[in-house]
Amino acid sequence: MRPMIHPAMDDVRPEAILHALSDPDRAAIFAKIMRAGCVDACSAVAALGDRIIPKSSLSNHLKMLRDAGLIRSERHGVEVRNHSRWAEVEERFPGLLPAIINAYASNAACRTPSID
Amino acid sequence: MRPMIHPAMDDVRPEAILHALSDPDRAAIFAKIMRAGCVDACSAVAALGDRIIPKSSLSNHLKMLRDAGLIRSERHGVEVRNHSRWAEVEERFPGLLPAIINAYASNAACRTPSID
DNA sequence: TCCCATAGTTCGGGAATCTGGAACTAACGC
DNA sequence: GCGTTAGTTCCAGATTCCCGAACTATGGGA
Repeated sequence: MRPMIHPAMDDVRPEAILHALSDPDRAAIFAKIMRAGCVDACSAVAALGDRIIPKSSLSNHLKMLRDAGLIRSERHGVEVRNHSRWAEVEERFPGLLPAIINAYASNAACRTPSID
Repeated sequence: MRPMIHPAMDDVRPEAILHALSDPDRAAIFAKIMRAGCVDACSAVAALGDRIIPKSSLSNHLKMLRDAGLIRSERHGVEVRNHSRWAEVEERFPGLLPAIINAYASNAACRTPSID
């Protein structure tokens, strides 16, 4: 198991963030991590409601969020805890994350909710 | 040549916008259209500096921006004019577009500029 | 210490998407 | 009609995504 890589904020690119959050599942997972402050992968999946998401897919989603600089993951015993890097990202790209989360939320408000 | 489809703003989804703008080329093209107010495809390509972008790719990029609800395209004689739907998108997802354009701009400020 | 359960990662291959050259089409001017 | 300009569509190769199966790491027990 390779060690997890977290990019320095200076290396974080807007296209990576947009791409990571352009998938509603990933956006929902990120929103959950963000709101909860810290979350392990198992409970992250709960963000998707009753849909079953394969754990390999979940692992990939979290890796994409990590590579995009959106979350920081560290192993604690048998589980991995995921923290959002909200403050750092917010400092580098002010307003970006709130606008995206907001857009999803306001979209969900008039449809089947994907971010609760 | 099929008629061009423009989604109603109510059907515009945040994931489509994020995906469309998660490509730096497309983001640069959109930024150019946005700033210029109205632009034909040929001059849109100028947004990418001296890089040569195949016209089939450019056509695809514009189609993705169109399908995402970001631009409106209409044929005027032999050329197609592209207008940004900024105001409509801004009303539906306040702050989203400015934050994204800003993120690219501030990223370009400390690297090779992709959006001038 | 060995075995098991838990929590996750990596591998691999089929599906879906992206890219760009070549061919095509629509509009205009002559 | 013919040529030119501006752009679209087609399609095949490259790339990326998805997810089941196999694997790895850690923490308990017995």
